[in-house]
Amino acid sequence: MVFLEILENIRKETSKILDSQKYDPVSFSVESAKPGFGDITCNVSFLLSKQLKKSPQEISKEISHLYDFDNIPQIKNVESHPSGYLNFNIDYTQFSKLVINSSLKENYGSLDIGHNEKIVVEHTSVNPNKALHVGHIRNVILGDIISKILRKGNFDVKILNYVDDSGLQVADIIIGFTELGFSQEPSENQKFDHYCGDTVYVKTTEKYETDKKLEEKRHEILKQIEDNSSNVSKMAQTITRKVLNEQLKTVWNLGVFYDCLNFESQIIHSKLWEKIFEKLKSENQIKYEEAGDNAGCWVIPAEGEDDKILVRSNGVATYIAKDIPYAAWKLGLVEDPFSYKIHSTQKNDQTLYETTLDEIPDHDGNKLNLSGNKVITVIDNRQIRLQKIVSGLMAKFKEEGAYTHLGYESVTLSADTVKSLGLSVDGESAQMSGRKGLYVNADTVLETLTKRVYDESKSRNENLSESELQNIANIVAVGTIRYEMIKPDLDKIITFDLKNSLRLEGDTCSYIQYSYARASRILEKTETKPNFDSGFELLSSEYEKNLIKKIAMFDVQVNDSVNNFSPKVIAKYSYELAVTFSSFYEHVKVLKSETPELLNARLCLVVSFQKTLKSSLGLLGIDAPERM
RNA sequence: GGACGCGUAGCUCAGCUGGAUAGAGCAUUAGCCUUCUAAGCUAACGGUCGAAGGUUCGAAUCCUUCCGCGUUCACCA
Repeated sequence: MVFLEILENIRKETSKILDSQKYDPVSFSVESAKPGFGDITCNVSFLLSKQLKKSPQEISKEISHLYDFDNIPQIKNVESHPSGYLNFNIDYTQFSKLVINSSLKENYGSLDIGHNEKIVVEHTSVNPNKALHVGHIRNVILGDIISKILRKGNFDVKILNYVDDSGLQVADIIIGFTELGFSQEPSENQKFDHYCGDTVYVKTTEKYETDKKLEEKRHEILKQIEDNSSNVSKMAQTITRKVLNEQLKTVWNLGVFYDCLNFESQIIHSKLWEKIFEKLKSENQIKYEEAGDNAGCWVIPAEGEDDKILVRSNGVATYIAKDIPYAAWKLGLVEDPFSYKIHSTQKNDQTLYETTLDEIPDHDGNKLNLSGNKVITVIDNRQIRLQKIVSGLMAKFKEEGAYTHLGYESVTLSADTVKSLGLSVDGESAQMSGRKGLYVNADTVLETLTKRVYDESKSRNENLSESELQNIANIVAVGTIRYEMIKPDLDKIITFDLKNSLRLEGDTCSYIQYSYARASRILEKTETKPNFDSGFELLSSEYEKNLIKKIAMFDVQVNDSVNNFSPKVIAKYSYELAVTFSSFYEHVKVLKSETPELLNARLCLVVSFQKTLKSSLGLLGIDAPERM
């Protein structure tokens, strides 16, 4: 802890003063100030104003004389601003050394917020009948980044991917294969998930328009899929797993990995639903309707809204009856019916497990305990109603907030991008649709971007080898996708535009990565090995102090990000850190420093910046290139 | 129609757990490469924070109403 600790110390000192003056306690804030108002600011005098019947200005003037900074050597003084604020100024001779040395540590910015509590994050959960498109990518990246951030806050994070292998969407492609005669082998070297989504799924649902009998067949097929002794079910298993494997390749390319895969078909066969249904009944969380529209149904009473039917009058459970047992399982509310076996080794060498109902011999994997005290489910906001019901129910079995739905707005396509797909639109943008073939595949975006970055990099660096160029292209392309997906607020719709997404200037990932590469070049070109065992009072220009302060702010941002489940905070911080460095870079010529001491101090600062930016980008799953 | 969300510069957005002068990027304009990589830097231009009320010493931020846009509201999954 660096900055957070200083803020905390000022808070304590301020409280002490209020105490000694016998003032009633007020909940004041101590936070980083905006430029021109000192370094740290406190609003306590505004809050005391009423109590003391004095103007904030008077109060801040009085209080400002009472501070004792013996215990906070990083603070030089405090000023009472005419507006009423208390503005604290940093003593950089102390501060710089603390910040630069702290930033060298491996765990710089790590905070113990979670106390190693286990938390389950579920994300991705894409139907295994098609390839991932840009909309899914928002979910995948969001889930991945929130997991990394929670780990930084000392949570023990387990990551799950729920595979809905028994829905109607799966029935649709099965119909394509069995009724419409689509080959189970894609043509040429097309990826199987692309083939199923782009061709089989789109063509089959298109056919429903003219062939109503075919559409009726879906439910028949669905029933067979759910009966795991049927041939259709076996075929569905084969196909969905093949699609899933391709989907996994896509996310691995984006640097996303999981601990375990959960299959919906297994949830259904596990009898988890029956158990949780009894639990719901015995605890009076649901009620049986004797009369009215819902006569004969079990319903969940929802406040302010219509009751949600859980079990139909014919005794068959509705869709939500799959979500509830899964949620309960994730929270460890029911006995775990699953064993665990190895699904595959992921691209990062991490083992990926999958649930199974088969009896399997003992090994490390089948003892996995994947339930958590807290659960975060990443699903887009169109499911908010359903998720509210689930989290409401879970709150009754566990404490409030145990089950969190991390929602986000959808990704739409810009009119230009829709046109480039050969389709037409009415407005400025259009919702993606798998059935209509109205989407841009994730693989396509990554390929296009990689090519774009490769060309850019090649034109700038004639002497780089092919593999270096490929590496840069990959790092920047993945980073760009990640950054663009995480930068906007969760409740803002992202309108994806193929052309616009290729931007590499301004507030983009490549700008941030570029600042890192520039720092690398400084360190590469000097003979001096930075010696950190020295004072840093020579770093006295505004550019240097701004950079030090920005580096120091890392823990504040991590804190904010963890506590609010807000990944964009880290994205914004990474950008600001890069901006601050770029300005420093332009104005302070490190390698032309006047004295060896100054050179050393500046080199240390550059190293400190690099380490911090690397950790910050690391939380976003973005690599920092040495050259680009 | 009900519920939820969004509305800030020409465009895309930050700021929203109330505070000082509402910030970035893009676009436009003007400067800066005999260079620690110009994927950059320094400026200029650009705002009735959708509208009206309210709470407050103080509102882009909280509350109410209205307007515009979006999502959602099956004994489908």
